[in-house]
Amino acid sequence: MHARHQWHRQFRANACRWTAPRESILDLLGRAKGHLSAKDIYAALYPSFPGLGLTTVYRTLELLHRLGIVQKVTSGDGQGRYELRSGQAKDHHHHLICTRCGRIVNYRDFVEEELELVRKTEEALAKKYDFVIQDHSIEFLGICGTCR
Amino acid sequence: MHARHQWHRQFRANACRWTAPRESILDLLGRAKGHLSAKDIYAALYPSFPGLGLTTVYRTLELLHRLGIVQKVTSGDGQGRYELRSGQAKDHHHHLICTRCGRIVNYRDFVEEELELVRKTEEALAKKYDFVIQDHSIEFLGICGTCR
DNA sequence: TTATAAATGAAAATGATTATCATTAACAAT
DNA sequence: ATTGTTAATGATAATCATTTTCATTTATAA
Repeated sequence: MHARHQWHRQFRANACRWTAPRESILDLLGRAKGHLSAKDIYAALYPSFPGLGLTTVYRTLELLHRLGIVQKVTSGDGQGRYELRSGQAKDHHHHLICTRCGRIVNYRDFVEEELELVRKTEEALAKKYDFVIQDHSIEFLGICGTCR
Repeated sequence: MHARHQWHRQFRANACRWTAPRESILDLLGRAKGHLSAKDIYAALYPSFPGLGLTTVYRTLELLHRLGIVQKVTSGDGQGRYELRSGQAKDHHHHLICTRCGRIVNYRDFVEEELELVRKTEEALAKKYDFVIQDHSIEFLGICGTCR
């Protein structure tokens, strides 16, 4: 599936240009199964795109995050990880994170049930604490089998 | 209320010593209303404890976290923040975080309702993904009134 | 009181991320 | 197709939180 046109359009609407680094980063995120860090992306793209700079990876990820195309996860070890956000409700999930190696597992168990609760909590909080709420995250932290 | 004896005992049980830096950091966390970063703590303690090193603050926080005395929150701006965990069920709460300034608000709305859901999710995940789950976090991310 | 291992603090090191700036390239208007 | 404007890039240096190192101090068990 190629959301490329969608992105291209969204970029134009925000006066952002469609460039080779951006395309290949989006392409990689689309192909990737899990969550990728900036360095993961840099390393994965290097063979086919040796000119790419790590700075550009960071900048692109920040742009994609700002445009809501990508979701950022920060718990775990000290580095941010990113995944494409599908927009499909069926793909809504939360995270199970290994605090030792940083591995992130997407889970979809009970998310249906969470939804209603999240919705009303979000509404109550926004009003009560004068926040514009942009996102929520539900995470379980622990140690994965490999790290034990 | 002085949980000092509790902590002292817990330290001894783990072959950790009861020292001046540790006592004053715990004391500060006990008095503090919100979440404190390592630098917050360092700065707050400096006047009465000029000898204290930032390194020790980090080390102490890590120890307290390892002993389960303190909870660590990492989203928001790039720095970790810590709060004493009370152990009282009534104090169970989640976080509303301003992604611009890092401010953390504790909320207790609907936590009761979350509890059951969290419990069964945790159990299912632990089994399904072979994780030893140590903690969970539910966060809402947004921009607070002051930052807008 | 003493021996020993843990804890400390100063300084340097690390690792992720961000700022700077000269150069390059996208693309709207011609 | 050409060009001018401006965003994007990449190399380098800077920043900022956190860790490591190591020589010195100190808590505490014996």
